[in-house]
Amino acid sequence: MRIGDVARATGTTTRTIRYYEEIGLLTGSAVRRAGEHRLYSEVDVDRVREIVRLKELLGVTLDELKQLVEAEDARAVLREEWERGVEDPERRRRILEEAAGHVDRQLELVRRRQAELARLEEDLSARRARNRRRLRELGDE
Amino acid sequence: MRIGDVARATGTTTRTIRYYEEIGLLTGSAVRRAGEHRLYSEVDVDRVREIVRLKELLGVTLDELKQLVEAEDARAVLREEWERGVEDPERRRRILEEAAGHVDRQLELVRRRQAELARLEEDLSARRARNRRRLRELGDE
DNA sequence: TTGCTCCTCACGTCACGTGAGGTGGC
DNA sequence: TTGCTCCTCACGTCACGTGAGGTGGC
Repeated sequence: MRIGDVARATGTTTRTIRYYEEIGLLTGSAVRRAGEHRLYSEVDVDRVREIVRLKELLGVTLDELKQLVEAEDARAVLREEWERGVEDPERRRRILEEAAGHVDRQLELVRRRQAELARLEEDLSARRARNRRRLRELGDE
Repeated sequence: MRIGDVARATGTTTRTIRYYEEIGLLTGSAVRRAGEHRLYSEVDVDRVREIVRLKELLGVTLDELKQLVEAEDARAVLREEWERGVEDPERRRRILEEAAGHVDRQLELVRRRQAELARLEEDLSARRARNRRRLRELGDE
């Protein structure tokens, strides 16, 4: 896939994807010489989707996302090691626990946002009801 | 209240409040000569809270918020007119309907965000469950 | 008088948007 | 060959952050 395909698939722009590469959030699978076209896989598409999602919905900065993505990459490397059967179970456990911590923190943020959105929804619904009532009153006169 | 009090009450910074004034989102109740301190009321605090809330939770730009706030201000003026009893009911109805439209659009955005957050929560919960299972498997060996 | 908070520039930053001018693949 | 998409600068923009230097109220 080329950069435009990824942009379309993720709902962003080519500029955004290039910027993510610029700050080290994305690598673009292959080695590439200056001027050559960037090439991407489905894995990259998923990664961009995940970045955009966490950024938009949870409001985390790209700097924070970089930390997180790097931690997940480390985890992926470990998992490969493990699948090849060369893994110390203690090290493996520590990685899994760390990953669990990441997920828990993200879930925390999700729930906080959900609570805030629920409150906003209530307030808006109340205003909506007031408006409807006033419109009915006008109609009855 | 002074600008620092408003910042503390709304969880933002004085710079943010000055910026909102700069782009015309906030007026700061009184007339003020250059160099004089800005003064605010509870109404201003509510306004800042509302702006921050819609910006953060719904991701609307300050430009869009300006349109919205201006529309609400127009509505407030109309309401005052109405309370003094000098109002054409047709004009009044149109204003109420417009306001209803605003609220409905905001509720739309709230619900879309809620749906996206629910999906994110599901995905994260699934990952959490997978992690726990793997940790248990490690413990059983 | 001493702190503290306020004021106005004004430059810096983050996360991109938007051309300008040029090259590469179907 | 003609479009289309890609490339690399590089400046612009939005929403503020962050001092610099100075003034105002308890």
